[in-house]
Amino acid sequence: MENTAFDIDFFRDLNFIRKQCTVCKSYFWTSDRNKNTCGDPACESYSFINNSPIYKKYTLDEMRDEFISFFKNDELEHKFLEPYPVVPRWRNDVLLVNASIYDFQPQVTSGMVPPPGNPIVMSQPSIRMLDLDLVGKTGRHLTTFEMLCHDSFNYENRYVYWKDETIRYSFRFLTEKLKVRPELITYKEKPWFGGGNAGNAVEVFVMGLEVATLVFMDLREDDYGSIIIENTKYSKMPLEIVDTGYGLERLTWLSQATPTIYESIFSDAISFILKNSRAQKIDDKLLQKISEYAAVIDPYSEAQLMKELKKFMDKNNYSMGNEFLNNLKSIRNVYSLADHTKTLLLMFSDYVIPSNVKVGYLARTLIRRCFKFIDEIKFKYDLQYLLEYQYKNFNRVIKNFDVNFINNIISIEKEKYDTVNKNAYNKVKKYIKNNELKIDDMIKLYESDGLNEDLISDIYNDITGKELEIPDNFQELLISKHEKIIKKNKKEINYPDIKTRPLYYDNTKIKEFTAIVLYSEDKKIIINQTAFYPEGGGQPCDLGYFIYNGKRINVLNVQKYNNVIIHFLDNDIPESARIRGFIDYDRRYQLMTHHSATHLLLGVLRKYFGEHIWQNGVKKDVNESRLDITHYNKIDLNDIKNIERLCFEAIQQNKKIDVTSIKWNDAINNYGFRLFEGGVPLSDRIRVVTVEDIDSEGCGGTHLDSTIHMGFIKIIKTETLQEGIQRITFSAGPAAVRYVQSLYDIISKEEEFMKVEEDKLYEYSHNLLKDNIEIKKEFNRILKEKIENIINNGREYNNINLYYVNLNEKELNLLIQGIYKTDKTSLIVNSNEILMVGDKNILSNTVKELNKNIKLNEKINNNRIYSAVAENKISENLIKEILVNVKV
RNA sequence: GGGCUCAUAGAUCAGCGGUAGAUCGCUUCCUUGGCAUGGAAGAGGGCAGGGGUUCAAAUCCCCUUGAGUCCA
Repeated sequence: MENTAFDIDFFRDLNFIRKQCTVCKSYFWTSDRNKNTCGDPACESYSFINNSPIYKKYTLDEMRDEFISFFKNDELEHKFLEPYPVVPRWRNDVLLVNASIYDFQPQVTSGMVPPPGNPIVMSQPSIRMLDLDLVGKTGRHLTTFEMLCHDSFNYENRYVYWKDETIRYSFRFLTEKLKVRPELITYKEKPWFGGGNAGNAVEVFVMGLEVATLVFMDLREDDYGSIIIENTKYSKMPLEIVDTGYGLERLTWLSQATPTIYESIFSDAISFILKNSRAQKIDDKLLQKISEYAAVIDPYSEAQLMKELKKFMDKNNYSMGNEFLNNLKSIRNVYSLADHTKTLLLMFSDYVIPSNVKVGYLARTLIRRCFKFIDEIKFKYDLQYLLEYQYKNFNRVIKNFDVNFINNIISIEKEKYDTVNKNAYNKVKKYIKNNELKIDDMIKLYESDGLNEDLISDIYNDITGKELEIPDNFQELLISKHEKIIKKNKKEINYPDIKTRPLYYDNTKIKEFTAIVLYSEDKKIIINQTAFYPEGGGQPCDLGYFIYNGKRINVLNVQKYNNVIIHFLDNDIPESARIRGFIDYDRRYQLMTHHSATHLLLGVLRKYFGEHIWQNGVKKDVNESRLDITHYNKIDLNDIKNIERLCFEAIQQNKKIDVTSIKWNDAINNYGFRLFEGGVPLSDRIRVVTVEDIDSEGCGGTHLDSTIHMGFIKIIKTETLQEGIQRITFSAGPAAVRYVQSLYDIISKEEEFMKVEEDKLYEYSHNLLKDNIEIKKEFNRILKEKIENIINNGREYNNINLYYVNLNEKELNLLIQGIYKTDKTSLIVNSNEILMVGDKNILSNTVKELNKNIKLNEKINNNRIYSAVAENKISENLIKEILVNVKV
């Protein structure tokens, strides 16, 4: 046996042999002695279409049940888990769940939190947007798929199962349950790495179709590691994880053996859309060829696919005319619609709000594509209706269908989409010069105005009657414009790992305490216990002071680095000193009030607007606090009043605020992923703060005992932070009183100054401004009249108009502007200032002549205007004399 | 998180240093038995807000606010 990671009993028992692929040179395992290729479609293409290796046709639901029941059964005893949401609220490094292992990163994979079962089986809906524009074209690409998995987590003291069992189970599932003949199954060796981990893996192929990847993760990135893969150093990790991923849709396709994957999983939606639109199917034989060719062409190239297809069509008496091309385009649209709507349903199930950033942008991209497809195939119904139709097909996977939310979102998006298209014509026209549209301008239209290439080219054709040449590398040009992000290296601060006992949790009312200094360096100390709350969860740290040796030493800042709490001081305290600490309790009380008020407000907002309200960010401070929430509309004055009233009612009801510490998995089971709204702690227990009947959240902050102590909540300001995110600035308790008082001060001053009652203030100032505008207008009108009068009465000397005037700055400018219109060289004498406008030659000659007679201090001398100041007033007669002598 | 656009009459936009413009819509009148149409006249402007540069800023520069859009 050669050096291989897969020298396992299973392969020996079943007479599998290791061979090298004649095409790609990689190693694979097979029981078919005659097999020479690795199973990858790039090396051998599909052979299952119209020729299923599975004994019966499965639907998605049936295949999922078959898989789960196989692993759940008494013999294999995997714990079944419900799928996680597609929006991973338990982590903030990724936008969407991409694979089932995402559910367990990083808490479980790091070994900190035990898995919710071991081994486990589940089906995790996953969204991959990377190959979005291949959906519908290749016959196999999807934006959503369900990843079936059976995973095990092997600890140093607890072995569950590893390579042999995993491969054996996969083989047994395929052969016992789906009755696939053993010689059709190929295991291809392929090392796997990603997300900071790595390990050996095999891809499982059946007749050219990859149906699963079995990953044996036992390495983690480590700068000091000795194992090197692709220039990255790894070391063994204590936890060994079996991470499998079977494509539910792939397996279903394999069983139905339809020309494309879409017919096996979206057959109902496809026929519904076809029936109610102008889209046309194309011949099954051709669809099959497209899937087979596309499987081999890697990376995908439309040109190459069409070349191969043309060859086939020519040979078999098909005509690749316009009708065929149109039908091909329309059926691709139908497939994409079926696919995109399912993905959207999953996103909406988790209340993703379309926007211009992050996951919202992905949703918007899908929605806009859907609108475009619907237009192109003239689908009779709208997107909302199609979503509802699809929901009926997938209600076992889509947990939540909030009609109200979806209708609101889609109609807002439709409006925006229509506006973009409506304005597109003018935007494109603007950039067309001499019937040409430059590439740079096309890129600008795409990036700044959101117009896609097709739309630009259609409009170009409309305006110029010519075809627009879009370079093949247009998409590349777009990408190349973006710079690569440079990773910032965070400064690692190393403090000794000394745990400080937090006193602020045991008793939120503690104001003073004694402690021993365990570590001291450069005005920074670590102590054995503290009542100072370190900054965290959007709550600023406590301030106050220590008494050491009778001296007062102020606390400037308190920070937490992992488990270490550092106090920053304005003076040194030596190690092993006994000190007494005092916290600024007024400040702390206000912060606690704002922290509890934030939880209350969030709960009320959710009740008022709907379940799509999630916390997006938060910052508490002494005078005011702010809460950012996910919401698709602006919050108006009426909303503000209602929200304040609802908050006030809840405050008056004296709701208890409780804090409990719960194990990670229990917490998720009891409260769901809402817990992580305020951030995700990397620990095995979660501190849950509950405002009775209103809100439960994982939170490390300090809180009031009851809502009644908040007094009241006053919203100060609402604004759109970014699309889909609204910021609410508010205050509560003493700060709210101060805020209302400051408003009262402003109004009182206004009242006194304006000499009107407060209820007349608006009307009064409104009228004042209106009058002011009227007066300004009237003033300008009179001024213009005056200037016009002057211009009409100018006297001409030697072809130069002379205006001998006495005007202020504004009038003078109006006069100059008036003169420009007369197009006549003119000289203005305004007291001791001379201004000239007009013909350049006459101007310079006049200046020469002027300088001979008057001592002038030149101010401006440019192409348009000359200006100078004399020491004394210039007499009209002198000027007349000078002008007569000017050479013109 | 980063980049790029945009903000002028009720709507769509032009103007891009030198008195604020067009088209549609609106009001009134004429044409008609009435409407559509056609003709004439008219009303409607804090050029998003705040700084700066300039003799002069809707126009150039900076900041703020609001909107759109692309990418991660």
